[in-house]
Amino acid sequence: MNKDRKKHLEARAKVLKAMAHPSRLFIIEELYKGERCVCELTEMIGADVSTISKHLSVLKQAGLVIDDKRGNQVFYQLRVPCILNFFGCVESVLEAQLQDHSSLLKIVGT
Amino acid sequence: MNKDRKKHLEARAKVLKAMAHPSRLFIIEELYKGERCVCELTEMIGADVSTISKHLSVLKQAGLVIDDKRGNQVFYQLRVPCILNFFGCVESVLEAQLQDHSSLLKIVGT
DNA sequence: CATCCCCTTGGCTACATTGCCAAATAGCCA
DNA sequence: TGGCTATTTGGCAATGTAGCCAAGGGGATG
Repeated sequence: MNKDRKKHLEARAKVLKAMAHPSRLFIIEELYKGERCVCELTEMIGADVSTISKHLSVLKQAGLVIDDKRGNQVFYQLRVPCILNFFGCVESVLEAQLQDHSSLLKIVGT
Repeated sequence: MNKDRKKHLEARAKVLKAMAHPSRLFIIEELYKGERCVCELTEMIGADVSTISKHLSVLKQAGLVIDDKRGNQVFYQLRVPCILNFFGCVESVLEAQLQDHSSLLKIVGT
């Protein structure tokens, strides 16, 4: 494996890693609907503000969101419009898992 | 956030997490071209066989690949055809990052 | 200026992940 | 059967991540 390919793989892995957390996925979905301030997201998720803030910083560092300070609030928005199609594929993985599960159940006989 | 949505987010995060590693991304790309046995992937990546085997087991558990034992070799293949489009979006995130970087350079003046 | 509010950062603990080596398993072939 | 190859599993050390509390910074408002 050459050096460039390795770097490229690492860059992509970093983006995926940033998305690979329930709260961060929630944030992405929520921001797809429109911009939200930290306090709104905190309210919806129900964790400590500092926790949410750190999640947002992960998303920002990965280039998935941008922030906009207005007054003493900070509003975040999705920077990449395609993220949601993106999930279509993840869904199909989940559906495939379900199919396997049901065929397993058939074999088992329940 | 209700219970069902939470479960759903966790399930998706799990799939993304499984993909979020350079070697595992490499494997996914390679399997997109066709099935490969563990020894081939090991050779290409250049890590210990046991490490590759564990990566494959992560991908399998996430429902991304299936394995097929033939003789004393185990061949893996991608189970979900859409994975590669999936990357189109990740690419656009990376490109957006580059743009920011170059506009930053403009401001700095180099 | 003092105070409140929103948000971020530092620090800590608990827990998860990675990658290697060594050992176990399973199929082939002589 | 015994040895050989391909793969998986257990175990360990190093490193990374998540979430909370406490403290800090910066803007608004009285």
